[in-house]
Amino acid sequence: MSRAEEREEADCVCSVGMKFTWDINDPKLPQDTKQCDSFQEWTDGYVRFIYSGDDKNAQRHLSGWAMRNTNNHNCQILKKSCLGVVVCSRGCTLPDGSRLQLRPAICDKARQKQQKKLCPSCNAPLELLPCRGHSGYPVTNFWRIDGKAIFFQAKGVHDHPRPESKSETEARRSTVKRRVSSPPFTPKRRLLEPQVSDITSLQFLPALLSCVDPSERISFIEPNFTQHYPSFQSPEPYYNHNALGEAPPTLQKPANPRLYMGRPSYEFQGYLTSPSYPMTSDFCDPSCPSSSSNSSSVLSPPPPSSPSPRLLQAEGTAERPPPPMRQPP
DNA sequence: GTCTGCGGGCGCC
DNA sequence: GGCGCCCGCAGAC
Repeated sequence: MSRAEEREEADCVCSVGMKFTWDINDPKLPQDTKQCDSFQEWTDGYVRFIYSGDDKNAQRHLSGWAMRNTNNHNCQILKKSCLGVVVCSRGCTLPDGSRLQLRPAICDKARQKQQKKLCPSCNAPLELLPCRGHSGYPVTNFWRIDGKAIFFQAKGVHDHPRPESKSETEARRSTVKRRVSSPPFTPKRRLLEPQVSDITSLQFLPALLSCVDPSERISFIEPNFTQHYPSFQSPEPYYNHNALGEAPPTLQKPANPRLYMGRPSYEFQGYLTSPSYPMTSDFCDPSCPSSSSNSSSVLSPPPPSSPSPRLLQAEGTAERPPPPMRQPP
């Protein structure tokens, strides 16, 4: 058995979807799925999941990544492609040492509007860092409802930092909206007495505050702050490729020689070591494939012995021509 | 205003 | 034909 096969077999233990051999395009999908995977918000790599048809998140085709609908001319399969992440074009560092990583707006108009804004930290223009994790193209997610199960398949490894999750974006929006619509209160008292129950969350406040306009920051600190931002209570590592996914097949056998070139203008290490996404040792536990309600158990950094494609790029081992450059809008 | 899903259409391979 | 992508539309929030 080859190493790739051994690894794939080991990975298969981690999710119900990976226990079966299927592809989203298969005419017939596995039917005898007694078990289902718990919903994974931050899927990454070439992974498959089978969710319960009752799973609300799966029904809504949710993802932590900013995924936009892509027409694949197949009404049976919903296809979504990753928009990447919005970062500061200057790559500045926020007061807490982290980097600005905003969630790109899904709507094209809203995204263009978003990109016209300036970095709240250094006033440099914001820049959309596109995803090119799937053979030079954006990572794609496929959703398909079949029987009582919802089949999910992801293709590609995100080659950019995680954006703010959807729930975080919505929470921030609602907070801002609430402040605008509600009567004024005593901002000084709020700032001085944040009343955050989990004091460890305070370390993320500078980064969060810098993501909003100064005029919006006052209301950002709330007593229920950690409820709005659960992921900040248990920060997950950004870099967790292939915790349970297959090894990207195109890495061993690139379909396109233009692929897998790192972005020279970005220092990945800065993202990898960002305090917002500290590395953990919370690897996938093969003994509990689908019982975990915490997605971070699946989204773990790869073991040191198996550097990910991105790390290989960062180490300069990828001697590949640059990916196809897309025309700016 | 924004998100989401859908579908037409185009270009590339 | 498959795929990626752009665009517009409609419904929902």
